[in-house]
Amino acid sequence: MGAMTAPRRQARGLARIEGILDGAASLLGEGGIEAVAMNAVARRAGISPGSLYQYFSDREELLAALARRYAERLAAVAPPTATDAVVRDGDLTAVIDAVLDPMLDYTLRNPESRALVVGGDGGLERIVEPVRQAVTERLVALVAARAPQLSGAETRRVAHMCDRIFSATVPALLDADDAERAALARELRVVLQRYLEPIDRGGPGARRARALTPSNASPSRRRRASGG
Amino acid sequence: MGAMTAPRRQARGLARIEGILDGAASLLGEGGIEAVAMNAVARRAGISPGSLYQYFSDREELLAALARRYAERLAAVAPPTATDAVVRDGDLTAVIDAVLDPMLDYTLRNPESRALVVGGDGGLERIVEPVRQAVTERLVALVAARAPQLSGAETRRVAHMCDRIFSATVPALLDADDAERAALARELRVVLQRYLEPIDRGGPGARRARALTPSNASPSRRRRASGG
DNA sequence: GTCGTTTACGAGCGATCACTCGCATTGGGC
DNA sequence: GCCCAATGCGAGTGATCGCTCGTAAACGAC
Repeated sequence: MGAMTAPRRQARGLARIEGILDGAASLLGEGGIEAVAMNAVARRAGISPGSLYQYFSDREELLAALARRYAERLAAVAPPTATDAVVRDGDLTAVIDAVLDPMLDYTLRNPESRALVVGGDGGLERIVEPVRQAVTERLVALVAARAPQLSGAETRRVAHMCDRIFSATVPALLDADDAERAALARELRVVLQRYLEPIDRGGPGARRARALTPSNASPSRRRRASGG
Repeated sequence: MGAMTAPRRQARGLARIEGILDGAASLLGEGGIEAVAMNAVARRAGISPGSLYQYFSDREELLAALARRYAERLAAVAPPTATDAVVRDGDLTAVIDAVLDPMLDYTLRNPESRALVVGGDGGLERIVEPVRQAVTERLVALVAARAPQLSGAETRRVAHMCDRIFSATVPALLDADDAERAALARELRVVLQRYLEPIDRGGPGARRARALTPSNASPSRRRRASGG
């Protein structure tokens, strides 16, 4: 690995990098990974194809940098960590909202989320790993804080499951119109709420059994007051 | 459109088609959609590249046929329909098992599931649609049978959610070793159970509150709303 | 048998795409 | 002002890949 010392970037170069990643991100959001062709990225960023390789040694590295930047920004907007007040003292609904709201907001504002969050097939899997890991690590810490009775493996499993559930709903959310999107987001909260409630705070009713008012539970609907 | 009448296939030709799809499926399972190159499929099937186009007009059609065959086989092994006894009379756990077991079995036996079930990005999305639709339609019927109190839109949403939760766990299941795989499958059941229990049979305790014994709740806590 | 259709071949065409190379320009440190 | 690294260009290269085409054998119906 003769990785020569990275060149000392000038301000201009750093700005270029951002521009390149911006172009790549928009292409990724518009046409999936296949649309992220090097020439297309260069054109979108307003530079020459050759200049791309001034900053990224190959396509893989560009995509990796794109995923890294996405993961960092996502982590930056999803504030609650295990030491936050909400996580320590809030009830489950509050914690779920505190985690989910910023993530949904960021995810839905960035069309490239479809490719970077769901990953799936197409060579994206390896690239998407940093994103998934960043999210999962945060969730592991959160689950550990709220459900300390779980073993390490169980904690990881629960966190992973939550991550998967979230990721799986992202494409549907991106495709839906505003009304359906809100309904889906609510449904996502219901899934997580019902899944986590029995293990939260060491078990059901450990503190106080909060009335769980599902959006679709009983025939006598209309009882829902708190939304997103 | 100028769709010329399909040629009258001889037995040999039909066998070839299966062989081609087998080759494509194995390639898809091994290296994702990028590995499903026409020349590679031909080599894997032991025929000439030109012969592929005797049966499929282009790559897209081959992939579509592959997805269609996968969806049909998946539907064939997942027996319970809305009219089945389990769905009519069984408790929720039994229904979940009856639906999930064959699907998991089929999915885990076929490595191409990773590409065909999760879909995601990479041009697979359009191709994967028949698979997703086939599964979702079945689930909609099932949810409608067990939760008739839901509106059409709610039913679809719940079914879609279940489908997504299932699909999202598939890659993790495929990657895991046997022990972790069993644990994940159990966790998947827990998620679905807790999600669906409040709406099953028209609501919680509508018939009789079934004891829910989660795999990861705190050891001494088995209490649940059994007083009904 | 005869004839038209189906099956089969495989070299090669055209297009795409990641990446290179030679060279010109700019900017910062001294 | 000098110098070297950083920045910038864009036509071109090699490889890959989907697909075609001319040809020929195998098959089925009569």
